[in-house]
Amino acid sequence: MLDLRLIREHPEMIREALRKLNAEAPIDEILDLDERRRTLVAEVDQLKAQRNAESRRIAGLSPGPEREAAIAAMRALGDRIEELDRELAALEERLQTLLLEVPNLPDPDVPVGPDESGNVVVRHWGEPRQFDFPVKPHWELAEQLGLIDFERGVKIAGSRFYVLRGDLARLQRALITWMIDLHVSEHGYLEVYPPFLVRREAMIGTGNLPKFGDNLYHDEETDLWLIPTAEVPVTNLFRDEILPPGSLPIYLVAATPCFRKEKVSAGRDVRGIKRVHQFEKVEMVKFVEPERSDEELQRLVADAEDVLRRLELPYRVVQMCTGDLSFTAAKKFDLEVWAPGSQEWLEVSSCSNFRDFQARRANIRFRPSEGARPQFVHTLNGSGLALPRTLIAILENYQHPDGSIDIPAVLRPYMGGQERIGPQPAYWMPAQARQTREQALAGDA
RNA sequence: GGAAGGGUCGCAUAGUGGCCGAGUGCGCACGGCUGGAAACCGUGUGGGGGCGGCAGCCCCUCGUGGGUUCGAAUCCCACCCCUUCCGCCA
Repeated sequence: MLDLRLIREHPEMIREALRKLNAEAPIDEILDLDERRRTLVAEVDQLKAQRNAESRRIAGLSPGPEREAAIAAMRALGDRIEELDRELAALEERLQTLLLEVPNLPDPDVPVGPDESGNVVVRHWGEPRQFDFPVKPHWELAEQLGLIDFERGVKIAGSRFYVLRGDLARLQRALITWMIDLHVSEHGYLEVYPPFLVRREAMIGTGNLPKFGDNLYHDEETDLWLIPTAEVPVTNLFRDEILPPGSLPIYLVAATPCFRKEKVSAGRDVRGIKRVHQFEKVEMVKFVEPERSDEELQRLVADAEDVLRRLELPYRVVQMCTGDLSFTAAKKFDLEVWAPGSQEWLEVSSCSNFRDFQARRANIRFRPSEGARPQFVHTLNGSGLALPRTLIAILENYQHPDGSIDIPAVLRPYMGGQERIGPQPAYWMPAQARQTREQALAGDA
């Protein structure tokens, strides 16, 4: 949410920003509502002051004609106040609705562009590996080794659902644990485990509602919403709070499943696990003082990059242009890892500075010093990283001609020392193998 | 799921229609006292909004939203949350 005062005082600046964003917002109606609201507030406040004074006087009057007359007069005044209060409430609700649909302003240094074609590659890291054999996409590798059961995923839950099997399921678990450990022990984050279902207000706080409800799963009965990212519950941790002096910056990291309907992308990326309805993601969230948020964004990007470097996966950092910025971000960098099998750059992380946009919506403030007025914090977040696409990158970058996969060195301690992923066992064994296995297990016991 | 109790100014509490537009204690801040400190005394103490050049004035806020009333922390309704007991459950 933008500061209403900013819109009131610099409407041209806002309109200019909206043009750059390729977005529209009802600035004229907002200005009109704001003007009418302030006039109305002044009027109704004055009437209330009058009522308060008169009621106090009535309290001191003894029963009689004067008292009756005063009460009658106040009854009329009360009716008038109620009428104006209703008008005011309707007006404020409308104003609030409109304000919630105005996007954040881009930072002045964000490159201007119409859409993703205007994004800027900021830097590359690592050399794409050269293969002397035909490279396979991850869905072929996964199918061949029995690492992903696509058919049964679809049977259980429909398209864009999948089942990870054996070493790949374990690799995902290892990655999550390793990533969180890295962010906690080397980058200074505190791990949290938040709810995966949240109230409507939480979704409004991060900007997912009211505009983007069609990408969210929702339970009507309880009015709870499945999170599309840990950003939602973690950012809302401090909703309606005033953080005490000295509490910033706060760095939090959480691994959660993410649920997205992906209706707008129907038909896109249907092969493999690039775009799915349910996936795991490690998310970093920061609450910082406004003056520091630029610097904190750079550190956040670096923290996410560190994950890819240690996995030795070649990637590039892309800055979103104005036309490709998300609704809530003032500035955003994506990390894209090279997937040689799919022959494309995969977005595995998105790091944004929201400035006070989410803080205003969620009413997250801090006290700069003892006795000072509360101020809105700046919030930032970045993936560190999203799991399915990281798995894709590992499968495709670390593949051998026979389809087997090397496990990145940093993950081996989290995989019981295992170095390579080969064909996975079937769900059930042939009868003879089962017998042998059962005998062996009985022997161990 | 059932039953009961409860949400008051940082904390603890008082408060069943107008001396509560919120008292007291603690905490905190400033001042006094003191060589210094404790104790003591005094003053102040949240959030949001409107008007105003400033000083300041006014409105809202006793979980949230409605209602009754000239007037609501107090009465009524709905919702949210917490506690206890019972049931169920990993």
